Amino acid sequence: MHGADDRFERIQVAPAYQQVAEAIEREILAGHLTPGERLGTEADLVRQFGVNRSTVREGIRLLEQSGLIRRDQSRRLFVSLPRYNRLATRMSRALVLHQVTFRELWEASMSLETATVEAAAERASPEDIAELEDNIAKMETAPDSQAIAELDNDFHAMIARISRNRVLQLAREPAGLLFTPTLKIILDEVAVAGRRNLEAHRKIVDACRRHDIETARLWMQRHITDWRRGFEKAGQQLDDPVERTYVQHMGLGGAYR
Amino acid sequence: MHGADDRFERIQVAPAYQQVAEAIEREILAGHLTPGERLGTEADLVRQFGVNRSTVREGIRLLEQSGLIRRDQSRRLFVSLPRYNRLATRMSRALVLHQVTFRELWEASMSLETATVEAAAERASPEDIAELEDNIAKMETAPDSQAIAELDNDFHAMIARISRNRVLQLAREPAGLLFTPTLKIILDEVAVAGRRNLEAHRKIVDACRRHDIETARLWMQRHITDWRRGFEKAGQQLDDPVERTYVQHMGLGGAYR
DNA sequence: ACCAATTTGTCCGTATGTATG
DNA sequence: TCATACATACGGACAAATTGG
Repeated sequence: MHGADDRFERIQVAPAYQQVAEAIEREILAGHLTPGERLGTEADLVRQFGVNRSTVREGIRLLEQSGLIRRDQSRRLFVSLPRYNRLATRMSRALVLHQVTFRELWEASMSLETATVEAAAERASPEDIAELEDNIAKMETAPDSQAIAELDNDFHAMIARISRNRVLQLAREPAGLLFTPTLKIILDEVAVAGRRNLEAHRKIVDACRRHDIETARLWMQRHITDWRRGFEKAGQQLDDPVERTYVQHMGLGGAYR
Repeated sequence: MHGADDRFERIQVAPAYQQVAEAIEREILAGHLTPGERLGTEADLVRQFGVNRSTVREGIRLLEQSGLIRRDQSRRLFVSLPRYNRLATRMSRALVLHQVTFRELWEASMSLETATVEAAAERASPEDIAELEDNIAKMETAPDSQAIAELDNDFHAMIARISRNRVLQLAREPAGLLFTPTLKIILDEVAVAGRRNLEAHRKIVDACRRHDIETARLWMQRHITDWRRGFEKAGQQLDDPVERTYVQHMGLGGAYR
């Protein structure tokens, strides 16, 4: 015990490895280090920061994981733009760990995908349409439900890219990733699902070609509603949390590379 | 040069520290390690993996940054749920580094905030309404534009929480974070902005209380449109990329702690 | 195509500060 | 209060991979 009230807050000293990471991150965010630029060698950083190499390496791991720095094939460090699919993967995993339900997923996707397709319908170029048609052609001849589910995911990612809105693109990706495994199940269980899926994709591409925003949105809504119907027909419960098995299935690829 | 085409891909051997991180992450995602559970000590992990302490520590840093494990006040390791605001902060920074424009931000927010408020209007409880009104009361007596901007951010985050949809909640957060600094500028430059902002918040809360989804959406649309008008009146360009200064201003707090 | 220098990945041992019982 | 356990940090070392002459 002490006689008087505490006058001072305790001084927080961040560990050295965190300070290393923060210092480098500040330089990147301030624009003094730009993506593509080489960071020094570990020995350089040891000299500049005046700490041990192990400490520098621990700091580097933090930044490496966050995607702000990477190593090229020669393992040298360079500044990098965090990649969307990495961020999206992390978010998907977080959503699973938080046990979000399929209903939440569906509700959010209904908004995100319709907003995305509206922007895409407005801005789609002939080249964009050609890519979408190529995706549809591949889906028509896809060998199995797994391939179809992956092509469906690609389709929606393309729409997002065509929207020319990277905020929407990033926002829809996590939910999109979690849909793919369920679509495979639906395709296996519900006979008409594949046909309806393809029809919706065709109508969406048609609408995008004509820059018909209303129709594009309408068919996207139907498309997302179809998913829900198929999900329930396949015997799944909308209020169940997204299962861990889905994210395991996604694997760890790209998470640390 | 070699005489024949390469027949084999080069064998990739992931560094030991990555393998450590992946192994622990797999256990977490598989549910064998659950949030709150203690991880062993570093010495334990050294024994189990058969690698050096330094190697284990580097692996731990990767997971620590991703939010899957944390340390308590005694610095012991335990499994943790990745926190939304950490993920959102990372995404905001990525958006800034990718130089997204305010137009992208605005367009995405128009969809995300309206979808969120619709769900919130449907599900708001009396307690939720009380919280929102408390936020409005604080905003009425806020001392400066900085405080108002932060309260505005809180308001939208509350709406997202009330929506009971964590996918939407996570999706809207990154864009929301980037709005706050601009709102301060708008409040400083445009006289009517503060009044219109408050009015919109009041109408939104009223609509939520009555579970009037249509009106809630309408006023959210006006609210977001107002931001755009104010932004342009304040002399800002909608097609400019979000500036680094905004994210610097956000600081690094929470990124590593 | 070979060689020397550089750099990373990994390991070992040790010292120090702090939290816990 | 004291002892123990543990994380942080340091210094030094060596092998493998990569670079650049």
